[in-house]
Amino acid sequence: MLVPRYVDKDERRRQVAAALHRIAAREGLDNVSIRTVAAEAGLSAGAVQRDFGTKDALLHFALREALAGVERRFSEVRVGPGRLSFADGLRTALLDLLPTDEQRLAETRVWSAFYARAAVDPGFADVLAELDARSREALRAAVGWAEEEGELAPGQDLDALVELLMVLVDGIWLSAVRLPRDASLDGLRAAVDAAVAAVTAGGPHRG
Amino acid sequence: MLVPRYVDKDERRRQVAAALHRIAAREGLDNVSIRTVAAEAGLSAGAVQRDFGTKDALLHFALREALAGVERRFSEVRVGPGRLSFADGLRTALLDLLPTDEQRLAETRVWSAFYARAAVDPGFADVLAELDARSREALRAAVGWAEEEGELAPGQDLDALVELLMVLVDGIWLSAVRLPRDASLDGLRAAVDAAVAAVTAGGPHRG
DNA sequence: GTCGTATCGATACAAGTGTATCGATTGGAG
DNA sequence: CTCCAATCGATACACTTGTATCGATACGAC
Repeated sequence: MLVPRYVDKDERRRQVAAALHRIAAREGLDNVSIRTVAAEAGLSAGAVQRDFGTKDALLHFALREALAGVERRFSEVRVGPGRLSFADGLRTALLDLLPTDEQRLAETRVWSAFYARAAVDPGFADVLAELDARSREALRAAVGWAEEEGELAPGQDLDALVELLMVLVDGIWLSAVRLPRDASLDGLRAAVDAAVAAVTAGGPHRG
Repeated sequence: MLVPRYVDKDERRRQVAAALHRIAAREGLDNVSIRTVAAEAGLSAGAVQRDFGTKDALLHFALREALAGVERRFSEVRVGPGRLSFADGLRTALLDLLPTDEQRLAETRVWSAFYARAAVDPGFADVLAELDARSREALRAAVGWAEEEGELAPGQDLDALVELLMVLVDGIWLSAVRLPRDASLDGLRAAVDAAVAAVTAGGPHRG
């Protein structure tokens, strides 16, 4: 008897989150309101209000949706035996952060908005901390494998290297997101190459 | 006859900007309004309105004030003949980005808020682009000097190295700003050391 | 002293906000 | 078909926002 009626609620929640992402990317989180999001999603404000209850819940849902997108993208870069070398995988993953198309640029702007909010709202910081933890774990595995393969300069502190890579990830997209729309990304591409070279220099794979 | 009357307007503008910085650091740019800033500064809303005219002008002034603070801090790290080595200077500058006290943490949060806005508002992006240009120039000089001193691994692309350092700067403070208040900064310190080592490895100063 | 004016705090106003609540609608259960 | 509950769009409400404008005030010139 208590079956859902007409619409797929989860699907609509996802569409509302997508609408929020579009507004956040275009005008910033400041211009995200229940009404503007509803309009962007082609719904009535009441619908959004009913689906999420509170604006904070809406923002949290949208944040998790955005994070899921990032993790999906990142998980596609497989590094390991029989796959990409550590250097190539790292380069691919870092270059993949650059806003080379409209979609990617929008994503980056959304992150930027949420990160700023996380600096001030612990609820959002916690969600990002979970993402950090998972990223760190993945990087730790990749670095450990690279070490075994002899791709790293000997004597490196692996934990420190992981932290450095985390920093690089943040630095790259943050540097990219504030570039003028017509600016070249070549400088950042060069930086990625330099980073990969600096980190893997000295190993037998060098050159 | 047209002499200023009672108060030092420039001084008060700076105090208002400081009040804005406090609010932005504590609650984010969302909670910055002419009224809240005026209250934080101990002024009437009318005073702030008169001094800045529009809220956008107020924000731009506050952004430039914040940037001046950063540049003042950075310019204190002198690298060159008879001063710090490139490696030590770089390490000092990067470690100096970490929010080791309340004041520094507040500054970082303010940057974070303004950077998010710059991703969406070209007016703010332009101001940050000026800062980038000056930073790039300073880094270029330091890297050039390091090269002459043989502190760098041979055969490095200096322009790429400069871009990498720019990315590192952004990555470090962005990684730091979203850590829980009681979190240790040791991981980031280790990342800084790893970065300095990776960038300067191979030179005669090594070890 | 008196005058003139720059500056003061306060108020007015239209717009937009989050949220609570409404009666109408609608489609499945019986 | 009839009923009923879930869902709909719309409205109400109390706030906050940016900005324009006000008469009062208080100092400098004379």
